[in-house]
Amino acid sequence: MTTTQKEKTRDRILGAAEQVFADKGYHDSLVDEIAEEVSLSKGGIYFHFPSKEDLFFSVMDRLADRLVSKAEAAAAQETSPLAKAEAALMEVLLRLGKRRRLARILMVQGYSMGKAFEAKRVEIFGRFAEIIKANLDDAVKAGEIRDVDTAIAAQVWLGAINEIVIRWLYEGTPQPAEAAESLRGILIHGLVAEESTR
Amino acid sequence: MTTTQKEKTRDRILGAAEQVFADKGYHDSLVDEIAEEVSLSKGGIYFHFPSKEDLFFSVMDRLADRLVSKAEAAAAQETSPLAKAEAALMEVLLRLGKRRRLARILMVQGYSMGKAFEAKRVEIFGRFAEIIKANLDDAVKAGEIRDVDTAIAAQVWLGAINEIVIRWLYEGTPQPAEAAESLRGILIHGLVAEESTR
DNA sequence: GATAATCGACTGACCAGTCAGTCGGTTAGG
DNA sequence: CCTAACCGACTGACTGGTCAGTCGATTATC
Repeated sequence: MTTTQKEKTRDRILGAAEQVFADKGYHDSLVDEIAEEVSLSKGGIYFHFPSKEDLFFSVMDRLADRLVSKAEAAAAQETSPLAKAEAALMEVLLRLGKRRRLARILMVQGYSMGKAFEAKRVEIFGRFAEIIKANLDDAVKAGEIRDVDTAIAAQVWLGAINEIVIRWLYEGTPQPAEAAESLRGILIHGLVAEESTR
Repeated sequence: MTTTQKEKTRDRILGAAEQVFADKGYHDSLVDEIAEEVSLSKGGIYFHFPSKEDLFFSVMDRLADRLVSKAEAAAAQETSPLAKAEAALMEVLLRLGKRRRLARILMVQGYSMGKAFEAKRVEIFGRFAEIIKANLDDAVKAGEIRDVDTAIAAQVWLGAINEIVIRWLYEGTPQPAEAAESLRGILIHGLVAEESTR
């Protein structure tokens, strides 16, 4: 309804760009290829986006937004703070594991594009970390988990997800959903044997 | 002694390349810049290395080798398997935290160079993961830690280190050495409150 | 004097971004 | 209604700059 033709085209471009960037990475993707994919000319792309870099960032934003809302939806199903955090963790692993493109763009591609990308990476991962931290803080308040440095714990979670997804992308195994159970156990319960002190 | 002049030059090139790559990333580093840094011409570089890509990989290999031997040395100081693993973890965090260049090249730069880099990334991180896993396996055998999936646990460790180092590189905080204590606690003991069951 | 190492001008491919021009609509004036 | 003026989306040929890699000439080294 309120989606004008222009917005539709913009969206089609974003979709095509997502596909091409996921396939070949930022540097190896040509604006001409993306144009071909949408059946537009290069000029047409530049009518909608000021630069290739801007287009790439728009793709990232779009993916991050979607992932966050899915995770939030999963968390909303639970009541206890720790259960919310766990649900979101599992949801993210599941979705990243299902959608290679999403995973490639968000976790891998675009690195080393220089300062501009670094800022974007920090922004998006920072946003994820914030969300995790907020949930862990709740769990601490509720006494469900120890009073650890939740900022670092959030980074551990993020880093673990990132690593498992990247390994899966490159080697094809283990599938994130399969690793999820072990991952949860390790993150929540740690490694020490039960009877261990200290 | 057995180091010929040729090997010395090769090494100087690697050192200069390390610096330039760490500074600007793969794509933004020019072979001419590296040449300037070593006071050689571009042709001189190409006498020692077949391509820019090969040069970059050689830099990565060199850094990874050094990091591994430092970690092994730290582990050798300890006797119990878990203590060895912990010592290596701390050593790696410490060294990465001290040497930005090392951290930038090993953890960040070079991404999105396409398939060739991806293979290298897998190779190097896989090598790290193997080492961690072997130590955790020992710790399991010794009964020091639970019988978890050590391959995934190794990835969690790696991912956590990676994330903390990247964040530090981009935001300057927290310094890895400062985060190390919290990180160790979270990885070893998990998050659940002590009295929690299962 | 032969071989190894190094120089540096040059080439050729590459590609992001530009812009004058096209064309199918849409509005305005008569 | 009709048509002239305008608009905004899109085209595609073109440019300007960039750089990895080459190669014949030149200078150590043995």
